[in-house]
Amino acid sequence: MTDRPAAPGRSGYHHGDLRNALTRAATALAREGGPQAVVLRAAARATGVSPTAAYRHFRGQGDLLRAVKFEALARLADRMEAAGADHPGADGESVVARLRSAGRAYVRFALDEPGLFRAAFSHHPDPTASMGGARSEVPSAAEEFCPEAGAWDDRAFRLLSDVMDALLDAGLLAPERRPGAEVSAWAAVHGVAMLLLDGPLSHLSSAQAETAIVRTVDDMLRGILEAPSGETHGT
Amino acid sequence: MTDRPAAPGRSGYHHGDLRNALTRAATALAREGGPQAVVLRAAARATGVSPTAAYRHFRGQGDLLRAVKFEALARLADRMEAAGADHPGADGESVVARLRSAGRAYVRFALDEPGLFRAAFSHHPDPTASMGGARSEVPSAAEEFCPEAGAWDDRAFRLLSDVMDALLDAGLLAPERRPGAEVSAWAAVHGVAMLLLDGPLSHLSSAQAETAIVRTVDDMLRGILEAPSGETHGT
DNA sequence: CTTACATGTTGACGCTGTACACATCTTTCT
DNA sequence: AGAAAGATGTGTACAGCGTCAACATGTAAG
Repeated sequence: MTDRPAAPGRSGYHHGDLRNALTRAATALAREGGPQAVVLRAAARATGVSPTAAYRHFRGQGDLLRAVKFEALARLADRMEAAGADHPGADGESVVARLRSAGRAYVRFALDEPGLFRAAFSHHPDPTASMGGARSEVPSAAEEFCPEAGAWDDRAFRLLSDVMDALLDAGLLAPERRPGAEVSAWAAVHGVAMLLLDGPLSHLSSAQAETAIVRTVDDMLRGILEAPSGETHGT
Repeated sequence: MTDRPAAPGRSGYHHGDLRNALTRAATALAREGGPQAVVLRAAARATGVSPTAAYRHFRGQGDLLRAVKFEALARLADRMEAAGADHPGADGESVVARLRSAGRAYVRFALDEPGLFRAAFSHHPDPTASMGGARSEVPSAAEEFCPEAGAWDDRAFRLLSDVMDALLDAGLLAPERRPGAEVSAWAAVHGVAMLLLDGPLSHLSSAQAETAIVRTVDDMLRGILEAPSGETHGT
C-alpha cells in the first residue's frame, strides 16, 4: 500500500522497476568500457540485487546487452534530432544544413560516447536460439522495441529518410536517385565514425578528425546531390 | 637433433612454432564467432598445449586478440590487392575500375568473413597498461607489426593511397582535393560494410546488398572525382 | 483466508583469464 | 665435456563470469 507495483519506488523485497534499473546500470557500464563491460553480475550488483534476479527480466547477458544496444541507439537518435532541429527550414539550404548537422551529430556522438556507440553497433550471436518449442519465456528485449526482428527502423533512420525526402522536394536530389540515398549518407557517416574510433584514423587529433569528418560529409553530399549529367560511370 | 628449434616441427615438449600456431588457432576461432570467440584456453586446447603456455608468447587474451586483429587486417589487404590486380592500367578508366574493385572486395570480405572482419575492427582496452616501470615483458603483438603504436599504415591503406595518386596522375582528381581523399573513400566502404553486417541493413537480401554497395561506391566516387566548380558548399 | 503467481535469494556447476611455483629442453660459458 | 643460465611448457589455484535448479517471499485473485 505504500507504493503501487508499477511505481519505481522500492518496497524492500520487490524492487518495482528492476528491468529499467538493470538497463540503466548496464548502460552505465557500457558507457565506460563498451559492450565488453556489460556484465550481468556487475549490473545486478550496482542495482543491489541478486545476479539471478536479472533472469526474471532478461533472457541472459546477451539479452541485457541488446537492451543496452537499443538504449544507445535511442540516445544517438536523440542527438541527431536535436542537431537537426537547429535547421528546421524546408528550403534547399536549410535541408542541406540539417543533413550536415545530423551527420556531424552522429560522429560527435561516436567520439563523445565511444562505449555507447560501440554497444549500439555491437554484434551478439542469438542467445537462446535454435529452440523449436515453447516460447513462454521473457519477451527477449528485441521484441520490446521493434515488432519485426532485424529491422530496427528507428528514429535515426526515419530522420534520415525525412531529410532525403526534403532534399527531393527542394529539387536538390534527382528523383531517380532518391531510393537508396539514405544508405550512402549513412554509410559515409558511420564509416568515418568507426575509422576514427577503432580504425586507422584513431590517432588523429581533434582538429584533424574534424577535418576528416567535414571532408567525408562534403564528398558524400556532393556525390548524392550531383545533377545526373552522366559521366564517370563504369559498369 | 631431430629438428631445429626454429623449425615448425614439434619435438614433444617444445612446440617450435607455438606463437604462430596459437595465432592460427585463435584466428580460426574468430573466423566463426567473431572477436568474442577468441578465448585463450580454447586456442591452447586446439593447439594441444597448456593454457599458461600462451603467456610465453602473448601478454594475455587481449594480446592474442590483437594478433588475430592484425592477421585479419592482413587477409583483408590480400583480398583488396588481389582484386586491384585485375585492373593494372594507369589510364583513368583502369584506375577507377581498380578503386571500385578494391572497394567491392572490401565489402565482400566483410560479408564473406564476418567473424574476421569484426575482429579486424574490434576494440580492446589496453591490456597490461598503466604500468610505469619495467618493460622486459613479451613484445605485445602490436610492436610485432607496426613500429609506431596506433598507426597501422598497413597494405590496405597504402593501396588506397596509391590508387588516389593514380587518380591524381590521370587527371580525374583535382590536386587540392587529393589530401584526405582516402578517408572519404574508406569511410564509405567501411560504413556500408558495417551497416550490412551489424547495422540497419543486416536483413537485406544478397541482391539488395549488392545494390546498396554499388550505390554507395558510386555516390562517393562521384563526390570525390567531381570537378571543383564551386557549388553546394555551406561553411 | 487461502491459493496461485510474480519476483527475488541462495547455492552450485563449468567455464574463463591469470598468477605462482615447478619441470624440462636448449644454449652458452668455462 | 660438464655446469650454469635461459627459454619454454606444465600443474595447481583463485577469483569472477554466465547460468541452472530449488527455495523464499511478497502480491493478487478466488
